[in-house]
Amino acid sequence: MSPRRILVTSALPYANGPIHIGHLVEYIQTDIWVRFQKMMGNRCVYVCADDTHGTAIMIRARQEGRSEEALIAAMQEAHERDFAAFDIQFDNYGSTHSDENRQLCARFWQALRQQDLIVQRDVEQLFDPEAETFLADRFVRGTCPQCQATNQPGDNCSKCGSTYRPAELIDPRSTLSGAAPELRSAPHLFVQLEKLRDFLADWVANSGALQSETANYLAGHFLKDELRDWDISRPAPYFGFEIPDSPGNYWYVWFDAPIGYVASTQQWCQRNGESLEDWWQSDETEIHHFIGKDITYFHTLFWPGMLKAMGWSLPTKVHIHGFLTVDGEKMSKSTGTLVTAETYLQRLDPAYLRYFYATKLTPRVEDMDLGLEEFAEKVNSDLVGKVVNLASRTAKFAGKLGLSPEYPDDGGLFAQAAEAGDRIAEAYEECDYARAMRLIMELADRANPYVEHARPWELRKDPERQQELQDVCTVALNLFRQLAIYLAPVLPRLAQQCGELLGEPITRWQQSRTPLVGTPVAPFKHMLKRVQIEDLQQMIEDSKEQDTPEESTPAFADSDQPLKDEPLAEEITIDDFAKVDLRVARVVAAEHVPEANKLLKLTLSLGGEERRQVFAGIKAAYEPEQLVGRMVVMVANLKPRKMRFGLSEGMVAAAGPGKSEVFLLGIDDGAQPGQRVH
RNA sequence: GGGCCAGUAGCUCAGUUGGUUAGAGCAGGGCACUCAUAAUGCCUUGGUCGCGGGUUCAAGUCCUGCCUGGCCUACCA
Repeated sequence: MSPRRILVTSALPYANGPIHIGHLVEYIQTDIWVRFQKMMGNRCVYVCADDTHGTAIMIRARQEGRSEEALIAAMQEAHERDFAAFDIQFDNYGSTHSDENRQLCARFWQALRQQDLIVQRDVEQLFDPEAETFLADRFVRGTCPQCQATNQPGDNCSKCGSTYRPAELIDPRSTLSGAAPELRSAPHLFVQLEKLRDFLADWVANSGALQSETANYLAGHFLKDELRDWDISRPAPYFGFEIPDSPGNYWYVWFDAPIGYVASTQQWCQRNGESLEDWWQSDETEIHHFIGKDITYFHTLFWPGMLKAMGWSLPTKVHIHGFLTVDGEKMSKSTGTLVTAETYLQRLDPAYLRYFYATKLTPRVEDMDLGLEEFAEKVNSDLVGKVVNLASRTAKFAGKLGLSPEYPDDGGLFAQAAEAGDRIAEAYEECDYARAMRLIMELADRANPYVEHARPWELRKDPERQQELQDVCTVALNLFRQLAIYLAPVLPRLAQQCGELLGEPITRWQQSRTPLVGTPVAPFKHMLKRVQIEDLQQMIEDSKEQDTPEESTPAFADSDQPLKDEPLAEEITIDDFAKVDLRVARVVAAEHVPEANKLLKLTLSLGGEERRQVFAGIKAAYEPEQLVGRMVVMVANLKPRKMRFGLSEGMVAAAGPGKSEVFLLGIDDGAQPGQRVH
């Protein structure tokens, strides 16, 4: 069979944050598949890129006081570093902010124009006059027009569940500046997807590119009704590519992101003297996308539509996976389960995660749970106890002797395992890594009893039986090598170590068919440490601390100094306390007071139109910019006091001795401006 | 509300086109071994296969109703 030509992609990580263990499900899943294909002798190219455009990047760059280019460059470096650390091996890792991508976007655009798929329409959208930008739904909050709940997001109400457009919100506020947004109209460009309905419906149902559940889902949700036009442009300012024939408008980030797959391929082609046509316009090439279920419709409707308009190859298969949970819960910062790649690597070996994910991954769109105990058990029993143990219990006996010149009788173990290679390969091919791992562990379960019964530790004491000893080690080490070959897509480092131990690198699946004989055996080196459950727990703790970097109180050995400095006040009744009306407030504006040494002028919102101007003595501890948008607790019924700089209509609650050591009271997520503190 | 998927030993799961006393790994118990990263081997305790009907000579496996959980999505595919 001639080698297949396969192009593989993973979804492009957004340049707005670091890689975490949830992202890694996909990159590990894809990398395993790619490594497997390469071992099978297929031509397989794995491309990816950073997804760099959009409002979120623009805003963040602005907040951090640097250019978008500087932000995405730093993020890309971090992403690539994390991927490399997890042995995720791209053939090319590009960026959507590249010349190649800009040019390809123009080509796709031209094709869509030529097919008469683009139409222009005015869209009314909220505009932040202070930040001078149009606001995506999630950057607007206000009062729900249905139930009057305050501080609701721009698209739907979390209280009553009703949906609306951001412009319908009562008293909308920009979360960027706190300013009241204005409704502005601007022309937008749309792709008329409905014109491609026949093609899409057929592709979804009959191409074989989609799992059946996904095909059903699309048929039921999107293809049931008329396909809505896809708003594909954004007016300036926007970080992205300006549309050549529509000055002042930019391609929406989801237009140029999938084209980034092509741009990344092109970079690879240029470097390797290949032609892009061979990879994107050839029936000889398979195209496999690996994505998460959250971006299903971009890859199963819009993207095939775009490719169709270009007349290019359609995806051979879109592999969709579910989300990651940790100990049965959604990942979250507060519980420390949102673990970044970096935090993981401080304590744990990437091989653990690769193997654990492999034992859990199936071709279905199912969520996957990472149970901490299960994680440790699987890694320790399977990899250390069964697989690596085979080598570590025999390699040093074989060190002096090397492997036997001919492969000895092993009761058929090697032949059986060689035969199992086909079934294991099939499981990898189908992305059923869970099955592949089970099959491999079955082999490992047969190998250890062999060693047990052969008793090499007794043989080595008898000079007459050195030949037998060598034979036993030859069998054990060859069985180990077979396992290392089968696990190589998942555990490339183990494969490499095995290659070093036995003097022949592992590169091809076929190597599992023939035992190694007559070669020297290198001194055994530790291959994989056991996982300590404490390391996992510590990793979770580390992830929590990232959330509140100031708080590092491992033993809670707090000083008694603050109480000495300011002893407790005399007892009061609850009625006394009730006189103080503490309220949650949002800082909607903050500015320096030029004449004042210690004061900042804050504008606090109590929800609705209620605003208070408060002067707070926190200048040395806080910059005005970092306060805007955050929640504070204020004394709302304090008698207003006239100050030199104006009227102060309350007090912001804060702790600390003063100067730069002032700490504002915050409040947990969910609280709303105007709520009283009881 | 609708759709999809799942519900098999304490835990994670296998169970092929329905066919003899339902399996594995881990965990638990006992014994053995000491080469190995408190690793390994042997033996062993655990299951009314979510519940109730039905089809069949025969159902964990097919049909149906219900219950529970997860995901998706909303006023009905």
